[in-house]
Amino acid sequence: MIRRLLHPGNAPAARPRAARGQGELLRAEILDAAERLLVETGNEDAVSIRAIAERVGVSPPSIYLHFPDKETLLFAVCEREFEVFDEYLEAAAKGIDDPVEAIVAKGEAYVRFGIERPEPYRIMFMGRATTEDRHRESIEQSGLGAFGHLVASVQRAIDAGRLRADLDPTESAIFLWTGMHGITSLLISLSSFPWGERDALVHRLCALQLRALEEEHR
Amino acid sequence: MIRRLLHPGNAPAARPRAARGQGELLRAEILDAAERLLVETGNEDAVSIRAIAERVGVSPPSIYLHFPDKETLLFAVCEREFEVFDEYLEAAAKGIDDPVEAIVAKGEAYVRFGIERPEPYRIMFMGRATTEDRHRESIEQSGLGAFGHLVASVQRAIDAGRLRADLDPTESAIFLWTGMHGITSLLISLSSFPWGERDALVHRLCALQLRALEEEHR
DNA sequence: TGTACATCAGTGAACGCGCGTTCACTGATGTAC
DNA sequence: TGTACATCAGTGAACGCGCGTTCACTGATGTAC
Repeated sequence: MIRRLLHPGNAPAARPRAARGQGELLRAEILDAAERLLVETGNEDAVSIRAIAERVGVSPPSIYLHFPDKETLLFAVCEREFEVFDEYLEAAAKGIDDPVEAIVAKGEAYVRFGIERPEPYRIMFMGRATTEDRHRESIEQSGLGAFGHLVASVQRAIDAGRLRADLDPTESAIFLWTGMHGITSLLISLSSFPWGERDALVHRLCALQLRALEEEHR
Repeated sequence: MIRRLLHPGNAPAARPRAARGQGELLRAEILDAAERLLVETGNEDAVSIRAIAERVGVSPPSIYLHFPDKETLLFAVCEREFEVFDEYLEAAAKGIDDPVEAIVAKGEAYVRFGIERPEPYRIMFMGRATTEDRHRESIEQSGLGAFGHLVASVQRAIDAGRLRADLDPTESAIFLWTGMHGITSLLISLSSFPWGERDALVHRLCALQLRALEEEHR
Protein backbone atom coordinates (compact mmCIF):
# COMPACT_ATOMS: atom_id res chain seq x y z
CA MET A 1 0.00 0.00 0.00
CA ILE A 2 2.80 2.35 0.83
CA ARG A 3 4.58 1.31 -2.35
CA ARG A 4 1.34 2.14 -4.16
CA LEU A 5 1.44 5.62 -2.74
CA LEU A 6 5.06 6.10 -3.55
CA HIS A 7 4.59 4.84 -7.10
CA PRO A 8 1.10 5.97 -8.02
CA GLY A 9 -0.45 5.35 -11.42
CA ASN A 10 0.09 1.83 -12.68
CA ALA A 11 -0.12 2.59 -16.40
CA PRO A 12 2.46 4.82 -18.04
CA ALA A 13 5.74 4.55 -16.16
CA ALA A 14 5.71 6.99 -13.24
CA ARG A 15 8.07 9.45 -14.76
CA PRO A 16 10.44 11.32 -12.44
CA ARG A 17 10.46 15.06 -12.72
CA ALA A 18 13.55 16.53 -14.35
CA ALA A 19 16.15 17.97 -12.04
CA ARG A 20 16.54 21.71 -11.64
CA GLY A 21 18.35 22.95 -14.72
CA GLN A 22 17.31 19.99 -16.88
CA GLY A 23 14.07 21.22 -18.36
CA GLU A 24 15.58 20.97 -21.82
CA LEU A 25 15.65 17.20 -21.55
CA LEU A 26 11.89 17.03 -21.81
CA ARG A 27 11.99 19.22 -24.90
CA ALA A 28 14.15 16.67 -26.68
CA GLU A 29 11.92 13.84 -25.54
CA ILE A 30 8.86 15.63 -26.86
CA LEU A 31 10.46 16.03 -30.27
CA ASP A 32 11.46 12.37 -30.29
CA ALA A 33 7.99 11.25 -29.34
CA ALA A 34 6.37 13.45 -31.98
CA GLU A 35 8.69 12.10 -34.65
CA ARG A 36 8.08 8.50 -33.64
CA LEU A 37 4.33 9.03 -33.60
CA LEU A 38 4.54 10.49 -37.08
CA VAL A 39 6.56 7.57 -38.41
CA GLU A 40 4.68 4.82 -36.60
CA THR A 41 1.11 5.93 -37.17
CA GLY A 42 1.79 7.23 -40.66
CA ASN A 43 -0.79 9.91 -40.07
CA GLU A 44 -0.13 13.52 -39.17
CA ASP A 45 -3.58 13.77 -37.59
CA ALA A 46 -2.57 11.18 -35.01
CA VAL A 47 0.14 13.50 -33.74
CA SER A 48 -1.90 15.50 -31.24
CA ILE A 49 -0.61 17.33 -28.20
CA ARG A 50 -2.41 14.78 -26.08
CA ALA A 51 -0.91 11.81 -27.89
CA ILE A 52 2.59 13.21 -27.67
CA ALA A 53 2.18 13.91 -23.96
CA GLU A 54 0.96 10.38 -23.36
CA ARG A 55 3.95 8.97 -25.25
CA VAL A 56 6.37 10.94 -23.15
CA GLY A 57 4.52 10.08 -19.94
CA VAL A 58 3.63 13.64 -19.07
CA SER A 59 0.49 15.78 -18.91
CA PRO A 60 -0.60 17.78 -22.00
CA PRO A 61 0.01 21.22 -20.48
CA SER A 62 3.66 20.29 -19.92
CA ILE A 63 4.21 20.52 -23.66
CA TYR A 64 3.53 24.26 -23.43
CA LEU A 65 6.46 24.67 -21.09
CA HIS A 66 8.67 23.93 -24.09
CA PHE A 67 6.75 25.02 -27.18
CA PRO A 68 4.45 28.03 -27.52
CA ASP A 69 1.99 26.11 -29.70
CA LYS A 70 1.50 22.96 -31.72
CA GLU A 71 2.56 24.46 -35.02
CA THR A 72 5.96 25.45 -33.70
CA LEU A 73 6.46 21.95 -32.35
CA LEU A 74 5.64 20.37 -35.70
CA PHE A 75 8.00 22.69 -37.48
CA ALA A 76 10.79 21.77 -35.12
CA VAL A 77 10.14 18.13 -36.01
CA CYS A 78 10.13 19.04 -39.67
CA GLU A 79 13.44 20.87 -39.48
CA ARG A 80 14.99 17.87 -37.82
CA GLU A 81 13.59 15.61 -40.48
CA PHE A 82 15.19 17.70 -43.21
CA GLU A 83 18.55 17.11 -41.58
CA VAL A 84 17.96 13.36 -41.44
CA PHE A 85 16.93 13.50 -45.09
CA ASP A 86 20.01 15.40 -46.19
CA GLU A 87 22.32 13.04 -44.33
CA TYR A 88 20.50 10.04 -45.78
CA LEU A 89 21.10 11.25 -49.33
CA GLU A 90 24.68 12.26 -48.76
CA ALA A 91 25.43 8.90 -47.16
CA ALA A 92 23.97 7.09 -50.18
CA ALA A 93 26.30 8.91 -52.60
CA LYS A 94 29.36 8.80 -50.39
CA GLY A 95 32.27 6.86 -51.81
CA ILE A 96 30.85 6.66 -55.32
CA ASP A 97 33.46 8.16 -57.63
CA ASP A 98 31.53 8.24 -60.88
CA PRO A 99 29.56 11.49 -60.68
CA VAL A 100 26.60 10.17 -62.67
CA GLU A 101 26.42 7.01 -60.61
CA ALA A 102 26.46 9.20 -57.52
CA ILE A 103 23.41 11.07 -58.79
CA VAL A 104 21.61 7.82 -59.50
CA ALA A 105 22.41 6.61 -55.99
CA LYS A 106 21.00 9.82 -54.55
CA GLY A 107 17.86 9.54 -56.63
CA GLU A 108 17.21 6.00 -55.52
CA ALA A 109 17.91 6.95 -51.91
CA TYR A 110 15.43 9.83 -52.28
CA VAL A 111 12.66 7.44 -53.25
CA ARG A 112 13.62 5.00 -50.53
CA PHE A 113 13.46 7.72 -47.89
CA GLY A 114 9.95 8.64 -48.98
CA ILE A 115 8.76 5.04 -48.97
CA GLU A 116 10.28 4.29 -45.58
CA ARG A 117 9.09 7.49 -43.91
CA PRO A 118 6.00 8.48 -45.86
CA GLU A 119 4.52 10.74 -43.23
CA PRO A 120 7.63 12.82 -42.62
CA TYR A 121 8.04 12.96 -46.38
CA ARG A 122 4.49 14.19 -46.63
CA ILE A 123 4.92 17.09 -44.26
CA MET A 124 8.24 18.04 -45.84
CA PHE A 125 7.23 17.97 -49.50
CA MET A 126 3.48 17.49 -49.80
CA GLY A 127 2.07 19.89 -47.25
CA ARG A 128 -0.21 22.83 -47.56
CA ALA A 129 1.68 26.09 -47.99
CA THR A 130 -0.22 28.09 -45.39
CA THR A 131 2.78 28.45 -43.15
CA GLU A 132 3.37 31.69 -41.37
CA ASP A 133 6.46 33.59 -42.36
CA ARG A 134 8.40 32.89 -39.18
CA HIS A 135 8.27 29.15 -39.87
CA ARG A 136 8.50 29.32 -43.62
CA GLU A 137 11.91 30.89 -43.53
CA SER A 138 13.47 28.30 -41.25
CA ILE A 139 11.90 25.43 -43.15
CA GLU A 140 13.18 26.69 -46.46
CA GLN A 141 16.63 27.05 -44.99
CA SER A 142 16.55 23.40 -43.93
CA GLY A 143 15.32 22.17 -47.29
CA LEU A 144 17.79 24.21 -49.28
CA GLY A 145 20.67 22.32 -47.73
CA ALA A 146 19.82 19.09 -49.50
CA PHE A 147 18.95 20.90 -52.71
CA GLY A 148 22.31 22.69 -52.66
CA HIS A 149 24.05 19.36 -52.35
CA LEU A 150 22.18 18.09 -55.39
CA VAL A 151 23.19 21.12 -57.44
CA ALA A 152 26.79 20.45 -56.41
CA SER A 153 26.50 16.83 -57.56
CA VAL A 154 25.19 17.99 -60.91
CA GLN A 155 28.03 20.50 -61.22
CA ARG A 156 30.58 17.77 -60.60
CA ALA A 157 29.05 15.66 -63.37
CA ILE A 158 29.09 18.63 -65.73
CA ASP A 159 32.72 19.36 -64.86
CA ALA A 160 33.57 15.74 -65.63
CA GLY A 161 32.00 16.16 -69.06
CA ARG A 162 29.26 13.68 -68.27
CA LEU A 163 26.23 15.97 -68.28
CA ARG A 164 25.22 18.70 -70.69
CA ALA A 165 27.10 21.89 -70.00
CA ASP A 166 24.64 24.01 -71.96
CA LEU A 167 22.02 23.64 -69.23
CA ASP A 168 21.82 25.62 -66.02
CA PRO A 169 22.92 23.20 -63.27
CA THR A 170 20.22 24.54 -60.99
CA GLU A 171 17.59 23.80 -63.59
CA SER A 172 19.01 20.33 -64.19
CA ALA A 173 18.82 19.76 -60.46
CA ILE A 174 15.20 20.92 -60.45
CA PHE A 175 14.51 18.49 -63.26
CA LEU A 176 15.98 15.61 -61.28
CA TRP A 177 14.30 16.63 -58.06
CA THR A 178 10.81 17.05 -59.52
CA GLY A 179 11.21 13.75 -61.32
CA MET A 180 12.20 11.84 -58.20
CA HIS A 181 9.55 13.58 -56.17
CA GLY A 182 6.92 12.64 -58.73
CA ILE A 183 7.75 8.97 -58.44
CA THR A 184 8.03 9.05 -54.68
CA SER A 185 4.84 10.91 -53.97
CA LEU A 186 2.75 8.89 -56.40
CA LEU A 187 4.08 5.65 -54.94
CA ILE A 188 3.01 6.95 -51.54
CA SER A 189 -0.41 8.28 -52.50
CA LEU A 190 -1.52 5.81 -55.17
CA SER A 191 0.04 2.70 -53.74
CA SER A 192 -2.47 0.42 -55.42
CA PHE A 193 -1.74 1.60 -58.95
CA PRO A 194 -0.15 -1.23 -60.97
CA TRP A 195 3.42 0.06 -60.76
CA GLY A 196 5.05 -3.32 -61.24
CA GLU A 197 8.26 -4.17 -59.40
CA ARG A 198 9.16 -1.02 -57.56
CA ASP A 199 12.95 -0.93 -57.31
CA ALA A 200 13.39 -1.88 -60.94
CA LEU A 201 10.91 0.77 -62.02
CA VAL A 202 12.64 3.44 -60.00
CA HIS A 203 15.99 2.42 -61.43
CA ARG A 204 14.76 2.64 -65.03
CA LEU A 205 13.01 5.98 -64.48
CA CYS A 206 16.17 7.34 -62.91
CA ALA A 207 18.16 6.22 -65.93
CA LEU A 208 15.67 7.84 -68.30
CA GLN A 209 15.94 11.12 -66.43
CA LEU A 210 19.70 11.15 -66.71
CA ARG A 211 19.49 10.28 -70.39
CA ALA A 212 17.82 13.65 -70.91
CA LEU A 213 20.76 15.40 -69.27
CA GLU A 214 23.59 13.44 -70.83
CA GLU A 215 25.94 14.93 -73.37
CA GLU A 216 25.24 12.60 -76.30
CA HIS A 217 23.85 9.20 -77.15
CA ARG A 218 24.89 5.99 -78.99
CA MET B 1 -45.32 41.07 -41.17
CA ILE B 2 -47.19 38.57 -43.25
CA ARG B 3 -44.43 38.69 -45.84
CA ARG B 4 -42.04 37.96 -42.99
CA LEU B 5 -43.98 34.84 -42.16
CA LEU B 6 -44.21 33.74 -45.75
CA HIS B 7 -40.51 34.29 -46.32
CA PRO B 8 -38.91 33.45 -43.00
CA GLY B 9 -35.16 33.56 -42.44
CA ASN B 10 -33.51 36.62 -43.89
CA ALA B 11 -30.12 35.08 -44.50
CA PRO B 12 -29.76 32.15 -46.87
CA ALA B 13 -32.53 32.30 -49.47
CA ALA B 14 -35.60 30.50 -48.15
CA ARG B 15 -35.16 27.43 -50.23
CA PRO B 16 -38.33 25.69 -51.48
CA ARG B 17 -38.59 22.01 -50.83
CA ALA B 18 -38.15 19.84 -53.92
CA ALA B 19 -41.29 18.48 -55.51
CA ARG B 20 -42.30 14.90 -55.07
CA GLY B 21 -40.09 12.81 -57.32
CA GLN B 22 -37.32 15.40 -57.45
CA GLY B 23 -35.16 14.39 -54.50
CA GLU B 24 -32.28 13.76 -56.88
CA LEU B 25 -32.00 17.46 -57.61
CA LEU B 26 -30.65 18.12 -54.14
CA ARG B 27 -28.08 15.38 -54.61
CA ALA B 28 -26.64 17.21 -57.60
CA GLU B 29 -26.66 20.50 -55.74
CA ILE B 30 -24.81 18.94 -52.83
CA LEU B 31 -22.09 17.66 -55.14
CA ASP B 32 -21.83 21.07 -56.79
CA ALA B 33 -21.56 22.85 -53.47
CA ALA B 34 -18.93 20.44 -52.18
CA GLU B 35 -16.86 20.88 -55.32
CA ARG B 36 -17.13 24.66 -55.19
CA LEU B 37 -16.18 24.71 -51.53
CA LEU B 38 -13.14 22.59 -52.33
CA VAL B 39 -12.05 24.87 -55.14
CA GLU B 40 -12.83 28.16 -53.42
CA THR B 41 -11.44 27.47 -49.97
CA GLY B 42 -8.51 25.44 -51.25
CA ASN B 43 -8.73 23.33 -48.14
CA GLU B 44 -10.29 19.92 -47.85
CA ASP B 45 -10.86 20.47 -44.13
CA ALA B 46 -13.21 23.33 -44.92
CA VAL B 47 -15.52 20.94 -46.72
CA SER B 48 -17.59 19.77 -43.78
CA ILE B 49 -21.11 18.40 -43.86
CA ARG B 50 -22.23 21.55 -42.10
CA ALA B 51 -20.50 23.87 -44.55
CA ILE B 52 -21.91 22.03 -47.55
CA ALA B 53 -25.42 22.13 -46.09
CA GLU B 54 -25.13 25.85 -45.46
CA ARG B 55 -23.99 26.43 -49.03
CA VAL B 56 -26.94 24.55 -50.42
CA GLY B 57 -29.32 26.29 -48.00
CA VAL B 58 -30.42 23.13 -46.25
CA SER B 59 -29.98 21.54 -42.83
CA PRO B 60 -27.05 19.19 -42.21
CA PRO B 61 -29.15 16.04 -41.74
CA SER B 62 -30.58 16.52 -45.22
CA ILE B 63 -27.25 15.48 -46.65
CA TYR B 64 -27.81 12.02 -45.24
CA LEU B 65 -30.91 11.64 -47.35
CA HIS B 66 -28.60 11.47 -50.35
CA PHE B 67 -25.28 10.09 -49.11
CA PRO B 68 -24.75 7.43 -46.45
CA ASP B 69 -21.71 9.22 -45.04
CA LYS B 70 -19.19 11.96 -45.69
CA GLU B 71 -16.57 9.71 -47.23
CA THR B 72 -18.95 8.51 -49.93
CA LEU B 73 -19.85 12.09 -50.75
CA LEU B 74 -16.22 13.11 -51.13
CA PHE B 75 -15.53 10.17 -53.36
CA ALA B 76 -18.41 11.12 -55.59
CA VAL B 77 -16.85 14.57 -55.89
CA CYS B 78 -13.51 12.99 -56.65
CA GLU B 79 -14.88 10.76 -59.39
CA ARG B 80 -16.45 13.76 -61.02
CA GLU B 81 -13.20 15.67 -60.79
CA PHE B 82 -11.37 12.88 -62.59
CA GLU B 83 -13.79 13.27 -65.46
CA VAL B 84 -13.21 17.02 -65.61
CA PHE B 85 -9.48 16.34 -65.51
CA ASP B 86 -9.58 13.84 -68.35
CA GLU B 87 -11.65 16.14 -70.52
CA TYR B 88 -9.33 19.05 -69.75
CA LEU B 89 -6.29 17.11 -70.98
CA GLU B 90 -8.00 15.72 -74.06
CA ALA B 91 -9.23 19.17 -74.99
CA ALA B 92 -5.70 20.56 -74.71
CA ALA B 93 -4.32 18.02 -77.18
CA LYS B 94 -7.26 18.10 -79.56
CA GLY B 95 -6.45 19.30 -83.05
CA ILE B 96 -2.69 19.02 -82.64
CA ASP B 97 -1.46 16.74 -85.40
CA ASP B 98 2.17 16.34 -84.38
CA PRO B 99 2.06 13.50 -81.83
CA VAL B 100 4.98 14.82 -79.78
CA GLU B 101 3.51 18.31 -79.69
CA ALA B 102 0.26 16.76 -78.52
CA ILE B 103 2.05 15.14 -75.60
CA VAL B 104 3.70 18.43 -74.68
CA ALA B 105 0.33 20.14 -74.78
CA LYS B 106 -1.10 17.51 -72.48
CA GLY B 107 1.78 17.84 -70.08
CA GLU B 108 1.42 21.59 -69.85
CA ALA B 109 -2.33 21.26 -69.41
CA TYR B 110 -1.70 18.76 -66.63
CA VAL B 111 0.34 21.28 -64.69
CA ARG B 112 -2.16 24.04 -65.38
CA PHE B 113 -5.01 21.92 -64.05
CA GLY B 114 -3.12 21.33 -60.81
CA ILE B 115 -2.29 25.00 -60.36
CA GLU B 116 -5.82 26.15 -61.10
CA ARG B 117 -7.53 23.54 -58.96
CA PRO B 118 -4.97 22.64 -56.32
CA GLU B 119 -7.35 21.17 -53.80
CA PRO B 120 -9.11 18.83 -56.21
CA TYR B 121 -5.67 17.90 -57.52
CA ARG B 122 -4.63 17.17 -53.97
CA ILE B 123 -7.42 14.74 -53.22
CA MET B 124 -6.98 13.05 -56.59
CA PHE B 125 -3.21 12.56 -56.56
CA MET B 126 -1.80 13.50 -53.19
CA GLY B 127 -4.19 11.86 -50.76
CA ARG B 128 -3.65 9.28 -48.10
CA ALA B 129 -4.26 5.75 -49.38
CA THR B 130 -6.49 4.61 -46.54
CA THR B 131 -9.52 4.26 -48.73
CA GLU B 132 -11.86 1.36 -48.25
CA ASP B 133 -12.06 -1.12 -51.08
CA ARG B 134 -15.51 -0.11 -52.27
CA HIS B 135 -14.29 3.42 -53.01
CA ARG B 136 -10.79 2.50 -54.15
CA GLU B 137 -12.08 0.50 -57.06
CA SER B 138 -14.31 3.22 -58.46
CA ILE B 139 -11.66 5.87 -57.99
CA GLU B 140 -9.04 3.80 -59.81
CA GLN B 141 -11.45 3.26 -62.64
CA SER B 142 -11.91 7.02 -62.99
CA GLY B 143 -8.20 7.75 -62.91
CA LEU B 144 -7.29 5.01 -65.36
CA GLY B 145 -9.29 6.73 -68.07
CA ALA B 146 -6.90 9.66 -68.33
CA PHE B 147 -3.88 7.40 -67.96
CA GLY B 148 -5.13 5.19 -70.77
CA HIS B 149 -5.43 8.24 -72.99
CA LEU B 150 -1.83 9.17 -72.24
CA VAL B 151 -0.61 5.68 -73.13
CA ALA B 152 -2.50 6.00 -76.41
CA SER B 153 -0.81 9.34 -77.12
CA VAL B 154 2.56 7.77 -76.49
CA GLN B 155 1.69 4.86 -78.77
CA ARG B 156 0.79 7.25 -81.56
CA ALA B 157 4.13 9.00 -81.22
CA ILE B 158 5.94 5.66 -81.30
CA ASP B 159 4.00 4.59 -84.39
CA ALA B 160 5.00 7.84 -86.06
CA GLY B 161 8.64 7.01 -85.38
CA ARG B 162 9.02 9.95 -83.05
CA LEU B 163 9.56 8.17 -79.73
CA ARG B 164 11.73 5.20 -78.86
CA ALA B 165 10.08 1.94 -79.87
CA ASP B 166 12.32 -0.12 -77.61
CA LEU B 167 10.52 1.14 -74.52
CA ASP B 168 7.25 -0.14 -73.15
CA PRO B 169 4.69 2.58 -73.95
CA THR B 170 3.08 2.12 -70.56
CA GLU B 171 6.40 2.72 -68.86
CA SER B 172 7.08 5.76 -71.03
CA ALA B 173 3.67 7.06 -69.99
CA ILE B 174 4.51 6.45 -66.34
CA PHE B 175 7.74 8.39 -66.86
CA LEU B 176 5.84 11.33 -68.32
CA TRP B 177 3.12 11.20 -65.69
CA THR B 178 5.42 11.02 -62.69
CA GLY B 179 7.49 13.84 -64.15
CA MET B 180 4.53 16.15 -64.67
CA HIS B 181 3.10 15.22 -61.30
CA GLY B 182 6.40 16.02 -59.64
CA ILE B 183 6.43 19.51 -61.06
CA THR B 184 2.77 20.12 -60.35
CA SER B 185 2.72 18.91 -56.78
CA LEU B 186 5.92 20.71 -55.81
CA LEU B 187 4.62 23.93 -57.33
CA ILE B 188 1.51 23.47 -55.20
CA SER B 189 3.20 22.49 -51.95
CA LEU B 190 6.40 24.54 -52.05
CA SER B 191 5.06 27.60 -53.75
CA SER B 192 7.67 29.86 -52.23
CA PHE B 193 10.65 27.93 -53.58
CA PRO B 194 12.52 30.09 -56.15
CA TRP B 195 11.13 28.34 -59.24
CA GLY B 196 11.60 31.30 -61.54
CA GLU B 197 9.08 32.02 -64.28
CA ARG B 198 6.64 29.17 -64.08
CA ASP B 199 5.32 28.59 -67.58
CA ALA B 200 8.77 28.76 -69.11
CA LEU B 201 10.13 26.35 -66.52
CA VAL B 202 7.33 23.88 -67.13
CA HIS B 203 7.90 24.11 -70.87
CA ARG B 204 11.61 23.38 -70.58
CA LEU B 205 11.11 20.52 -68.13
CA CYS B 206 8.53 19.03 -70.50
CA ALA B 207 10.99 19.25 -73.35
CA LEU B 208 13.71 17.59 -71.26
CA GLN B 209 11.40 14.73 -70.42
CA LEU B 210 10.59 14.10 -74.06
CA ARG B 211 14.27 14.27 -74.96
CA ALA B 212 14.75 11.14 -72.86
CA LEU B 213 12.12 9.32 -74.90
CA GLU B 214 13.08 10.53 -78.35
CA GLU B 215 14.62 8.25 -80.93
CA GLU B 216 17.91 10.10 -81.43
CA HIS B 217 19.62 13.45 -80.91
CA ARG B 218 21.40 16.10 -82.99
C1' DT C 1 -66.10 15.71 -55.41
C1' DG C 2 -64.42 15.15 -50.70
C1' DT C 3 -61.66 13.10 -47.30
C1' DA C 4 -58.48 9.87 -44.92
C1' DC C 5 -54.02 8.31 -45.38
C1' DA C 6 -49.35 6.91 -46.96
C1' DT C 7 -45.28 8.82 -48.73
C1' DC C 8 -41.73 11.77 -49.20
C1' DA C 9 -38.29 15.71 -48.47
C1' DG C 10 -36.52 17.92 -45.12
C1' DT C 11 -35.84 19.91 -39.99
C1' DG C 12 -34.33 21.07 -34.93
C1' DA C 13 -32.15 19.57 -31.23
C1' DA C 14 -29.07 16.85 -29.41
C1' DC C 15 -25.38 12.98 -28.90
C1' DG C 16 -20.48 12.13 -27.92
C1' DC C 17 -15.87 12.97 -29.45
C1' DG C 18 -11.16 14.69 -29.53
C1' DC C 19 -8.97 18.66 -30.12
C1' DG C 20 -5.69 22.93 -28.66
C1' DT C 21 -5.19 25.69 -25.00
C1' DT C 22 -5.60 28.11 -20.29
C1' DC C 23 -5.64 28.58 -15.38
C1' DA C 24 -4.86 28.14 -10.73
C1' DC C 25 -2.34 24.86 -8.26
C1' DT C 26 1.55 21.69 -6.15
C1' DG C 27 5.57 20.19 -4.45
C1' DA C 28 10.50 19.39 -4.94
C1' DT C 29 14.90 21.84 -5.19
C1' DG C 30 18.25 25.09 -4.55
C1' DT C 31 19.69 29.69 -2.29
C1' DA C 32 20.19 33.56 1.13
C1' DC C 33 20.63 34.77 5.64
C1' DT D 1 23.76 24.43 10.71
C1' DG D 2 18.91 25.60 10.33
C1' DT D 3 15.13 27.79 8.20
C1' DA D 4 12.35 30.95 5.22
C1' DC D 5 11.71 31.75 0.60
C1' DA D 6 12.01 32.11 -4.52
C1' DT D 7 12.26 29.31 -8.45
C1' DC D 8 11.25 25.83 -11.36
C1' DA D 9 9.00 21.65 -13.65
C1' DG D 10 5.03 19.83 -14.01
C1' DT D 11 -0.32 18.80 -12.96
C1' DG D 12 -5.70 18.39 -12.87
C1' DA D 13 -9.61 20.21 -14.30
C1' DA D 14 -11.84 22.75 -17.28
C1' DC D 15 -12.83 26.08 -21.39
C1' DG D 16 -14.99 26.39 -25.96
C1' DC D 17 -14.95 24.60 -30.55
C1' DG D 18 -16.48 22.24 -34.70
C1' DC D 19 -17.10 17.94 -36.16
C1' DG D 20 -20.05 13.60 -38.09
C1' DT D 21 -24.07 11.55 -37.14
C1' DT D 22 -28.78 10.18 -35.08
C1' DC D 23 -33.48 10.68 -33.72
C1' DA D 24 -38.04 11.90 -33.35
C1' DC D 25 -40.60 15.17 -35.73
C1' DT D 26 -43.24 18.13 -39.44
C1' DG D 27 -45.80 19.37 -43.10
C1' DA D 28 -46.66 19.39 -48.05
C1' DT D 29 -48.06 16.34 -51.80
C1' DG D 30 -50.12 12.87 -54.20
C1' DT D 31 -53.35 8.66 -54.07
C1' DA D 32 -57.26 5.47 -52.93
C1' DC D 33 -61.78 5.11 -51.93
